[in-house]
Parts: sequence; structure tokens; C-alpha cells
Amino acid sequence: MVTIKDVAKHARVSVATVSRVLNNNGYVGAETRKKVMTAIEELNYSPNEVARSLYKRGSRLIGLLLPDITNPFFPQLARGVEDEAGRHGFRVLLGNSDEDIEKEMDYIQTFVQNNVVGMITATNHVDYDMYQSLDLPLVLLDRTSSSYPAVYADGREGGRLAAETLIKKGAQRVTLVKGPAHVKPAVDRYRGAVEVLGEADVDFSVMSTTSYAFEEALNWAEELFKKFPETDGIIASNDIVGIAIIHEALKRGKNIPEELQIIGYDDIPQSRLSYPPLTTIRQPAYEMGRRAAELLIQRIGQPQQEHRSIQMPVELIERHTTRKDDQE
Amino acid sequence: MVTIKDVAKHARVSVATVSRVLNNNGYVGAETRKKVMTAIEELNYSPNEVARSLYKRGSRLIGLLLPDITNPFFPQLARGVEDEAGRHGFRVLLGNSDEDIEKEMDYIQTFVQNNVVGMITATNHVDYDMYQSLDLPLVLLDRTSSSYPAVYADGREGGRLAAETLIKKGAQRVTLVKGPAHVKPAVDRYRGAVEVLGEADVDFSVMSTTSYAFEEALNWAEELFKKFPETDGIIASNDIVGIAIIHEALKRGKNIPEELQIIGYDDIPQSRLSYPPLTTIRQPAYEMGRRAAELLIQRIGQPQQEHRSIQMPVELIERHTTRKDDQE
DNA sequence: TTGAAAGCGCTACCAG
DNA sequence: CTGGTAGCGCTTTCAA
Repeated sequence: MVTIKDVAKHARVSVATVSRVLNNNGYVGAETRKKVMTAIEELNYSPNEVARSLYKRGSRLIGLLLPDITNPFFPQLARGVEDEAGRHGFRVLLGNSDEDIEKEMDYIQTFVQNNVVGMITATNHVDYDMYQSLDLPLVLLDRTSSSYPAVYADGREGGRLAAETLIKKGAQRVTLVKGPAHVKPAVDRYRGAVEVLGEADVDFSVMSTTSYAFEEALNWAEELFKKFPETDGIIASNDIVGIAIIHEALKRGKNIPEELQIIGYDDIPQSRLSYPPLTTIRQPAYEMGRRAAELLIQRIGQPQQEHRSIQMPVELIERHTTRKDDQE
Repeated sequence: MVTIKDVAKHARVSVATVSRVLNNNGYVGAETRKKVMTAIEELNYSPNEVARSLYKRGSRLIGLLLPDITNPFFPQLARGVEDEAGRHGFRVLLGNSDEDIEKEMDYIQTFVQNNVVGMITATNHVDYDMYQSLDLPLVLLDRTSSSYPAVYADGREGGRLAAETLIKKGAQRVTLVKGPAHVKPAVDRYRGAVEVLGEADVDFSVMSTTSYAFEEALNWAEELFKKFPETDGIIASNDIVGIAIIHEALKRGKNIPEELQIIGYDDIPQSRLSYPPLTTIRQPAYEMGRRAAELLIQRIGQPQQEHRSIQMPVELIERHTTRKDDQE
């Protein structure tokens, strides 16, 4: 390993000087700078971030805690964060919490142990001590809190939009699939939908589910048709279960969208690939991740500043699991 | 921040002693140990990994470089790595290369700058200087090399299996979709398929594609049917394009699998959700990631040991885009 | 404009 | 069994 000392020796200056050119601060003579630069080149030196981090009490790492990147919504958030962070010279330490508080705490500890300069988290537990006692710039992603800045999409509005769409397009007996109760955004969108459905002139029923896992999605879909065979409009808890519902509906010979309309949530990349392509409520996942990183980095710069949250708009993406026009 | 010094003071011992109990080495009296333990508890102390890493010249971090976690195959690898690593007290620093050599080099630099103890990479460029001069335990994942241990699935065999399946099931005019030329596993499976197709008594054509991106998958599918409208058996370059092909086929009113059979590659979670559910060649992605981490950690323990690669079996997952039996 | 040296938090060696 | 201390690679005073 080549160290700053080697560079100093090679350039016949002190380590202090090398450090100064490295960090571009303090006075350095033009001559000297050049000498150092070439030494760096020749030795192919790159500074040890760990040593740097130790002294500065802060690395160039940011901690990112997500429920599960195996769920296609999250990789997009992650890429948004990573790309924006990278643009500012930061890298990400990734953790999957599986919505498990133990794992979450473990990761948080890891993050602080590694001197991350800030952290982005999609947690339902900001109120825990772990977070309270955290002395780090923090931004929530895909979650909200009054105590921290957050970047999230308007779930309530998304739920409303989904319901309104289905109603406008003539669904009469809608089934609302309720996501896991402990996942905040899931309940937001559920409430939004109920809000609209409750006021509207349609029958509706609710089916509760407890996970977003791929393996179970088909079971939920099956259960749904068993319980509500007469439904003609389904609001899925997310695109995964939306796609599973298409699958099951087709299997049962239902005509989509004539007989049965389906609307998903998230707009994960594969939703346009389903057949028929899934109508859905889009959350701008990549952009959300990007903004979260942006916000965090801002706060790293000026930690005192009063915090600001960003609510991203949701958007109806009309594809072919809903009808073209209002028709009964 | 509470440091080892604080703990020492609190427990009325020296930092050396605290360090010893922390690391469970050297002699420590039972009494003393207890005192230290309680001090640690009371102060809620956890050691600074950065300082530790600086001294030891090695962190508890492993670098993971993947092409793009936005492609559903990779999050599974990533989770496998992460979970296994976590089990051994390691965490992962994640980088997406986008198959871009620049980004790749950047991340490698970051990894060494942060003292990672080892690295797992899905690269096509092990032969580059960057890797050659790397003095770190390294294992390849989803890629091969003669110079490093690797965990990969048998692409050649997978390609063969796909082709054999289609032939056995009576396809007469098969179309082989060739993945991006610079992605090694893609060409392996392509070759395997050609091997079998060339020997068999069927017509076949090849269609080249240059990416796996979701956005383009539908375009490839469309192009395919334009160029080869008569095909009755398609070997997709991966499940994403397989699913896109189902989409396009259905849109064109083709009967699957009677008129047209399709076989994918990877067995990503969403493949069973398509309709009809996609027959595919499974790569045990999660397990591959897990094994790669296992291998790496082994090598971290004993770096000298001669290296061993692990070839994972591929497996035909018969779902409903291929026919039940051999029938013409 | 430069260099010497202290110190970031921790580990490991050496004395006692 | 325990403590003192050097030193990991770097940054940043402070003096020169």
C-alpha cells in the first residue's frame, strides 16, 4: 500500500504539504504542487479513506436502509440514491431490513460504526430510541415523519386516484386489496381509496393481505377470486399483486378490461410487460431516491437548516387493464 | 461519541484492558472483565470500526460490484451475498457498474480506499490491470475466470437445456434471441443453444439484441415477430425479454403454447406471475450470491489456499409456455 | 510557503 | 493479569 508518506518522500516534501495539495487548501507553491502531483501519479497513490475518516469523524459513505431490494420498487430508489450520491462523491452502504426491527438496529449500528455522514432510511420506526439518539443527518425515503425531512409520494392521493379511476371507468363492485398493516405507505393508499369508495355509489369490499412477497402474490390473487368472484374492479396493493391478479383472472377466463378492471400501484418496470399491460399509479421511484440523496447531501453541508420534506406527485398510468372511457 | 477511553475511565482500567475484553484475547481477570462489560453497557459503547479498520488494515466491509440491481436477477444475488456476509459479521458496500468500465474502476478504487477485506464482482474485465494489481481476496459472481475463484451457473448447459427442451417439445422453427455480446454469461448460453440447435433437425434463426433493459424488451419482442413471424419456438435471452415476448405474442393473438412455445432464462421471481407462466431455465441466484460470500469469507480466513470455483446447476422450470409433452 | 508534531480511536507489543 | 505506549494514514494547528 502506498501512503502519503511515500508520496512525500518521493516528492521530497513533507506529508503536510502532500495533504495540502490533496485537499486543495492552505498555501502550496506552484512548483511544489507540481512535484507532488507527479509523485502521486508515479506512485499511483490514492488516499486512504479510512484514515481520513478517522480524523475527520466522517466518511464519504452514506447509509441506505431499505426493506428489501428483492421487491422491484426498491432497487429503483436505491439506484436513484446511489447515482445522485455518486455525483457528489459519496458511496452507499446498503442494508435490507426486511421490515425487521432487529436487523434495522443492527444496520444503524453498522452505519455509525463506519462513520457514515448521513443516512437514508425507509423505516416505520423513526420514533425508536435508535433514531432519536442518532446524531446524523437523516432523511426518510418512502416514509414520513414530522421530525425528519422526508421524500415520499402522496399515498393518500394515490389511493384516491386509483379508486376514482375505477369508478369513473364504471366499476360497480370493487375489491380493494389492503397491503400489510405495518407498512405505512400501504395504509395511506388504502385509506385514500376507502375515502373515495365510501363516498361513491358503488359496492366495495376489502381484502387484507400481509405481505408483498412474490411467492404469496398468487395466493392472494386466488383467495381474492374465491372470496369475491363477482368483483368487476380491483385495486391491487401494488403492482406485484396486480400482476398476480391479472394472471389469476386470465386463468379464470375473465375478460380484461371488459369484465374486470385492475389497477396496480408503483409502476414497477415490469408492469408494462404484463399482458394486458397493467394500469397503475406511478410513484417516481428513481427520482424519489435521487431527491432523497440530494436532500441529505444538502443537510450534510448545513446541518442546522430547518428541514424540508418533499412530496412527490403520483400519476395515473393508463394502460390496458382499465377501460378506455367511462362506460357502464 | 463515546470512545474506548471513556469506557476505560468509567471502569477504572486501561484502554488496553478494554480492548482485550472487546476482542476476547489476552488475559483478563473475571472481575475486571465484568467491570468493563458493565461500563460498556452503561455507556452504550460500540467500537469505532473506522479506527479498528485503520489499525488492522482491513474493515468488516466487503465490496460488491454488480451490473445493475434494477435488473431483477441481481437483487437476488445481492441478497444472497448480503445475508451470508451478515451471518459472518460482514457488511456490503454496493456498486452498480452498468457494465461501464469507468464506473467499475471507480468503485474498485472506493473499495480499496475503504479497506474492504474482500470483493465480489460480476465483471467481464478481470483481465484489466485494475484487478491484476488488486491485492485482495476476490471472487467472481455470475462470471468466470481462470485466475480467480468464481461462482456461476453453467450457461452453456443452460443454453443447451433450453434448446433441447424446445426441440423435444416439438418446435420446428425456433428463434434464438442472443443477448448483449459483451455480457459473458449471455454468450455462453447462446453458444450452448446453438450447439444443440445446429445438430438438431430443426430450422432456426438468431436475433441479436444489445440490452436487457425493460424499456427495450418490448421493442425486441416486436422486432422478433416482424422478422420471424413464422417461428413456433423462442429461446429468450432472459426472462425479461421472455415476458415481453409473451406480451407481444398474446397481442398478436398467438396461442401459447400450442402455436408458439417460449422459454426464458434466469427464473426471476416475476416469471411465475406472467400469464401463461413462463417456462424457464433457472439459475439459483440467491444461492449463488450466498455461496460467493461463503467462498470469499473462506479466502479471507486463509488467503493462500488454492482457489476453487463453484459451478451451480441450472434447472428447467416447466411452466406453461411450453407444451406438456412431445407432440408435433 | 513549508515542516514538525499532535491526535483521530483503536490494537498489540512489551514491561512489570 | 494489567498498563503504558507506539503506531495505523491522514489532517490540521503552530512555528519557522
